[in-house]
Amino acid sequence: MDNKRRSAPVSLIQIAHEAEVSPATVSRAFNRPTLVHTRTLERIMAVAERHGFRPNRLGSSLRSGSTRTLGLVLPTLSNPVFADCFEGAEMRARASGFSVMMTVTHYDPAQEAAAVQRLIDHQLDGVILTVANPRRSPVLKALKARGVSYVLAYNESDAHPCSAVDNYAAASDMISHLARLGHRRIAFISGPLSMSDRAATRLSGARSRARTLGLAAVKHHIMPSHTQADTQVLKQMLGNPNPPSALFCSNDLLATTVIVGLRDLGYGVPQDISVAGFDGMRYGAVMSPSLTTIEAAGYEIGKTACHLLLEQIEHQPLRSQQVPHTLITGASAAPHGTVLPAPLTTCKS
Amino acid sequence: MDNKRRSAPVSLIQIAHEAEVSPATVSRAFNRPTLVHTRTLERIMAVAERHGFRPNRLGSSLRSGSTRTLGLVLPTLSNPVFADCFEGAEMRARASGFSVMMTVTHYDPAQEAAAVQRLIDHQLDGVILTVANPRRSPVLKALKARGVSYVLAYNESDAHPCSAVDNYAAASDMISHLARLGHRRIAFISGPLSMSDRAATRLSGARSRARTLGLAAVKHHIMPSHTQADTQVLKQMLGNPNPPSALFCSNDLLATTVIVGLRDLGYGVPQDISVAGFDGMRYGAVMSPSLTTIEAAGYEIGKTACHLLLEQIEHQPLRSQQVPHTLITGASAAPHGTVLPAPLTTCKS
DNA sequence: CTGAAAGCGCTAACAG
DNA sequence: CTGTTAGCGCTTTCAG
Repeated sequence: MDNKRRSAPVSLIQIAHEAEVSPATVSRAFNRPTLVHTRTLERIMAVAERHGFRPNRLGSSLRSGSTRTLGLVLPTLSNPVFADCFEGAEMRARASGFSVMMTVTHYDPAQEAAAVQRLIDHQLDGVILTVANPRRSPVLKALKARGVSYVLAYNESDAHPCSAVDNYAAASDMISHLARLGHRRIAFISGPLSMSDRAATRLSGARSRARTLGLAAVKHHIMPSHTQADTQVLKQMLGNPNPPSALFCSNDLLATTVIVGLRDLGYGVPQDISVAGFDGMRYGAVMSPSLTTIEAAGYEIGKTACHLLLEQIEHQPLRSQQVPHTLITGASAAPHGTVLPAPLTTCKS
Repeated sequence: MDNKRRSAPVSLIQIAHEAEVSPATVSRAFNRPTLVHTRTLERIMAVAERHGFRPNRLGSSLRSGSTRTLGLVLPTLSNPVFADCFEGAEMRARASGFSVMMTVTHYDPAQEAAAVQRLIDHQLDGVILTVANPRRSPVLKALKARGVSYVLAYNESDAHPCSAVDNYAAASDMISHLARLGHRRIAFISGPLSMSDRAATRLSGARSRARTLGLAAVKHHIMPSHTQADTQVLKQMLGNPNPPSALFCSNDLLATTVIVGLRDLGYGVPQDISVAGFDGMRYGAVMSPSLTTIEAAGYEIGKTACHLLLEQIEHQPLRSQQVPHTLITGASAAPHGTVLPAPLTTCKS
């Protein structure tokens, strides 16, 4: 019995009137139906249904002080790991009756600030966010000042609740893997570290492990963007006296474009140079060569972050949770068998 | 001068008090500052800043009847074209001061209905959605009954405002391309058509063009999911007397998994069998073989849909807008040179 | 240019 | 189990 006609919006008061009860009782009927006598409940629901009535959440939010809506602030959805993160978080939120307001920042702290301000204005009950760097982030201060619950996703921090992988350990694992393949000269590639503390931590982990294993010091090459390789930077890197035999990229999206860039320059991957990524985005497996990477399940990170946030909202103690990572052995990183990398024709014509 | 201390939330009334003006004037100061004397404005803003005051949107939304928030309902963000669509829509929304509440349905009409109900309850000003099928969709009826503005994204319809590509024409273009490569036996692969009218339209376009060109009738093979190929279905298809030499998949994600599935079965792409997709997701270009597909820019679709929706909200007349498509010639579809497809060793060991 | 008053739709005390 | 009362924070007439 859905009424098709564009009916004027009905209010709870009118339902109360028509069902011959007080507004409070109608409110109870919808929020804590067990407190209402069955016969009364049926009467109210019948009237409500007839009018297609549903409580206006603005009214209830204003009065109760809770919107039952969470905010999600991520760098970009172009990176599929963040898209997965959304799905994990939204699924968890929905399971508890929460909705999600979402926005992207393109790794820009100014946009982070604007985004969080917008979410605060909407009186959201909590926020999940990935920031460029949680240390003295004005954004987190603002959230705290307002008393809005929040959980970091992807960022690691001991000062704030967060859900992330152990970036340091994961990067170390990758270096060990590359070393096992015989690589002794490994370079790290990322965007500007000021835009991503994850990249910075991964670099530290890589350097430390390289030192431990007695490899050459890991050089850091910086691309203008975190998601797109710059051919000039690659060219210059490979023109150096002792070029690396393996490249460890701070994320899979970047690794993918690095591989394309290398091919354009005439280097075959992995025969001339090995490439590894970080994130475990699903396309890595279907690429050719398949990507050697660290799997850090975005869905899990999002789901966990949301779970931690909901705990906070229910006034349970703040806590963080680490999400496990796995090394994915693909074909983009091969044993350092042959000679030094040099421009050659690539395999595919 | 941000105040770090967890200050009790300040209301407009308190600001009014402290600035020695009426609440109405503070409201004007924030909403139509030109109506307020400069000196008064300064005084108000000074007080507001000192307290870190920002108007509570719940109050204003309740009173004004507008939340300045849009809903976005998409099948899944795993498909990068939908992720792009979000970015396009959110960018456009933000440019007009709107926020976006987002949810995914996994192609399930029941979830579509629940999602839209949730958004209606939140009193959103409008909704952008992709539904399984807009014809007699109860979801669109509900929106209309409530007087909530909406625009379809990806779905084509003459009964509803929408932003989409011309799926029929685009699919026809792909068939022409495959025919030009010498293929005369082409199969169409998709998930259940009841979950996606786009797939249905693409199939019609493909069949029609095949007929026009005198090719063999296009057979339709149905996978359980729109995003994941089933090896059994592929095996059975290729076991038939006259197997196809080219497969046209209803989307790129599916095409990708079809290629993987074919490889697992021992068929090389494109040497044994050609594969084409639809969507133009960015990973298609970096895959190997690169994907032959129809580019239908998700970002544009999202941006346009949002633009149309905002027009509606400003009471301009409803309208739809088609987004152009382009054929991307990749390496996954090759000339139908050699013999019939048969299990062989693939190129890569 | 500014103020007073009313109320958007709902829920939380508190009574009964 | 149900009703009464008050008001969440804001905007919007309508007067001045």
